[in-house]
Amino acid sequence: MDQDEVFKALADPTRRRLLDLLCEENGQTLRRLCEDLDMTRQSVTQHLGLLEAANLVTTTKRGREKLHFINPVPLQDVYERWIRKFETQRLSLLHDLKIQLEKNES
Amino acid sequence: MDQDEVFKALADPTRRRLLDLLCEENGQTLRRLCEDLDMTRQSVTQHLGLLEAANLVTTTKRGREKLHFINPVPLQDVYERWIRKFETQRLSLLHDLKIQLEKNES
DNA sequence: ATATTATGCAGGTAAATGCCTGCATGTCAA
DNA sequence: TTGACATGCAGGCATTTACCTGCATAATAT
Repeated sequence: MDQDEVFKALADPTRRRLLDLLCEENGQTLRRLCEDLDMTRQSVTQHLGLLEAANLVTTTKRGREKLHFINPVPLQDVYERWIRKFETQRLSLLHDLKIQLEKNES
Repeated sequence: MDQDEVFKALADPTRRRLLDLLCEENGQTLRRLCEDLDMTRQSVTQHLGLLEAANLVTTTKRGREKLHFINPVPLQDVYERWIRKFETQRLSLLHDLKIQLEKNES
């Protein structure tokens, strides 16, 4: 599980949009997802490819269609590694900031 | 508060490293941060600039030095908007996935 | 069988990114 | 005051990125 790929995948607004769309309705086809995104199908394919590489999306084929499903696990991992870490220190970090800003005013 | 800038800022490993360094010791100078990063001071400045633009880092000048402080608030916002959303649906999303994978095996 | 539909794959391009070098400015200390 | 130190600013360059067009392949429907 490569955190870097997850962050890279989340860095693009189109890809975050795709995750949102899949969250509204999981298991959509490529064509279906394209309808909500103002760009060519090929571009959407590339974005979905990155999401899949980051393991944020899993796919299955149903006949000639490709279904896309969200995998929420990597997001959870990001939370554990990144958000929680700063969350637990949130108050002390904000305290450092406050002290410094007060020094500046004086 | 622009979520896009926050995600873009987090997308680079060097910038995540900088946040980690500041988490270990808040309020470090530019020169100090450079010692732990194998690149020129100017490059580090650029990275810190993006972190500052995303409001993840706040700076103050102390004489000729520039001090850097983490601001944990944007990370919290990202959590609220992105992680929690998928977390609450985590089980049902994984359920969708499981069902689909089972269909494929048969 | 053939037309239609859904997707895959291979370049091509303009802009963004991440790194660098070189020089300028401002602050401290001897 | 002058040399050393900390940072700022401008520009250049190679790579990556996010789009696109054009064509190929595979599955369904008539």
